[in-house]
This record gives sequence, structure tokens and C-alpha cells, in this order.
Amino acid sequence: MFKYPEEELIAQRLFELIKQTMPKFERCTGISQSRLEILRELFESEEITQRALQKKVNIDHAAVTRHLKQLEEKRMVTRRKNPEDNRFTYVSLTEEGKTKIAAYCEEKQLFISNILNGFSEHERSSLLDMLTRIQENVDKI
Amino acid sequence: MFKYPEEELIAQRLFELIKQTMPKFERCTGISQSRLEILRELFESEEITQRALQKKVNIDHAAVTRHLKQLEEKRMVTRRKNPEDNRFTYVSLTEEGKTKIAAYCEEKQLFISNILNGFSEHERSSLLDMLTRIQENVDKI
DNA sequence: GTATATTAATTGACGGATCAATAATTGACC
DNA sequence: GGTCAATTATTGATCCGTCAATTAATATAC
Repeated sequence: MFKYPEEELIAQRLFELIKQTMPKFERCTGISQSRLEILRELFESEEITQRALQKKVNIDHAAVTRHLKQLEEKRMVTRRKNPEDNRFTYVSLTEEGKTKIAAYCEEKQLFISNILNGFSEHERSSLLDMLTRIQENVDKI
Repeated sequence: MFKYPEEELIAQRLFELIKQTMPKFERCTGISQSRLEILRELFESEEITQRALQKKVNIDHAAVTRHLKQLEEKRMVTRRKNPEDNRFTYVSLTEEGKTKIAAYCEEKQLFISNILNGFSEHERSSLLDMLTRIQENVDKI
């Protein structure tokens, strides 16, 4: 039999947590985490190159392309090529997109508040600190 | 502009963390987290019904079926119907599967140790506790 | 005892992510 | 100036997950 040291329990719980949380997030907010990140990034940077956007949200180029295509169909974003360098395409929110994203963000904030219910200020910063350190460890691998 | 309260940073980091960790996990260990969970569960319960296995690892029936099919092709598991109730199928590891899984688990443990490098005993239990509480909050949604 | 409901497993459709290959454009070097 | 390299974006193949519908077997209710 395998023993389950605390280390493994942490990993297990982390994994379980995400697995259960993501679908609930999408139901509550009406949008996927990734897509909301894209929209938020667009909101904050007026007009941004697709490549820069991809680096910010940190998902695959291909996925970004497909997200943007769908968002374009829904009239939430527009795209145009950079006239000085046709390899780049600029992406920006439409007015319609801008009004919609605010609602999404509020939903998200509500959702996260629920998840962190009962956490003291000290606990929050401690948790954030630990997650950051884990992140750094992962980066080294 | 949106503000990023600490709450959101925590959620952000959690999400980022998983997104970056999972692919690295698969590269390092040579197997996906989900599939390893299935194998481990099989290892611990000798022979188990597919339904019970699904509940344990907590992924969709369909996904379990497909994992098991592939594992069967690789000669790592065998399946047989319950003669007393033909709806159920029992799953168990082959000898080949048993020997392989040990190596996977060691890889996993190593990986997790790396990720939690620099964490004191106290921090680990504190982190585990917080994750558990978040889990409970999520369950309520 | 037969019709209905429940349960397990499978399959298909679909969404979202990755990787690999390709096309188009630009930059650099001889 | 023409070839080669680098960069961006797109597309196709594949994997993994969910949901919904289907099939097969069993249990239940009348």
C-alpha cells in the first residue's frame, strides 16, 4: 500500500479543487475563465496585438485564435492588421463587448468572495504568499 | 479600470498555477494526473466495479470508460462482468500494470516534493487546511 | 407476470487545450 | 537584391473532459 504523505494530500486537494470549481465558475458567471481573462485583458489595454494578448493570458496561440474568432462572431471584439507590419493583428473590444464584460467581472468577484468565505485578512495574504512560492517552484522545473 | 483585490489575485494565481503545472506533471511523470489516479485507485482496491472507481476519482463515466479502454489496450488492466449482475464490470490491474504504477507514483512524489520545496511543516498543514476550507465553500455553491 | 423505473456502461457531439505543420510577412546577411 | 531565418497567425490532429442519448440488465410495483 502507498502512504499518503501530507505533500500528496495538498496536491490532491489542489487538483480536486480546480476540477470542481471550474465548471461551477462557468455556470455562475456564464463564461469560461480563460475567455474572461482574454476579455479583461482587452478591456485594460484598449488595443493590443494578438501575440501580446496571448503572452498575457498564457494559453496557446491556437486557442487564442479560436477564442477571438468566436468573440468576433458575437460582435464583442474587432480585429485589424497592423498596416506597418502585416504579421500583427490588433484586437480591441467593441462597445457591446465593453458593456458586457463589466457584468461578467462582477459575477466573477461574487463567485470568488463565496469561495474565500471565512478567510481572515491574514489568512488571505498568507495563502497568496504560499501560492506565489509554489508558482516559483513550478517555474524552476 | 478594474481593481484587483487580493481575493482575485488568489483565484488568478490558483488558476495559473494549475494551468502551468499540469502539463509539466505529465512530462515529468509520463502520465496524466487523472489516469494515475485511476491506476492508484485500482492498485489499492484489487478489484473494483467501474462505477465505484468513477465515484472515487470523480470524473465523468464517459471519461472513465475511455481511459480504461486505452489502459486495456496497453495490457495494464483487465475487465470482466459481474456474473451475478451483468450491468457491473469489475476492473483490476494486470501484473504488468502493478509493476508500472509503482514507478509512476515515485515520479509523482518527486514532482510534488519539488513543488513544495521550502515549505515548513507548519506551512504545509496550514495550506492543506486552507485548501480544505475552500473546498467546503465550493461544495456549498 | 408484465410494464415501468432504475442503474451501469457505452457512444456521439461538443468545448477547450496542446502540439506540429503551414502560410504570410518581415528582417538580416552575403 | 535574393536567399535564409525569425515571427505571427491559422489550421489540423489529438487528448481529455462534460453532457445527453442509447443500450442492456436488473429491480420494483401493480
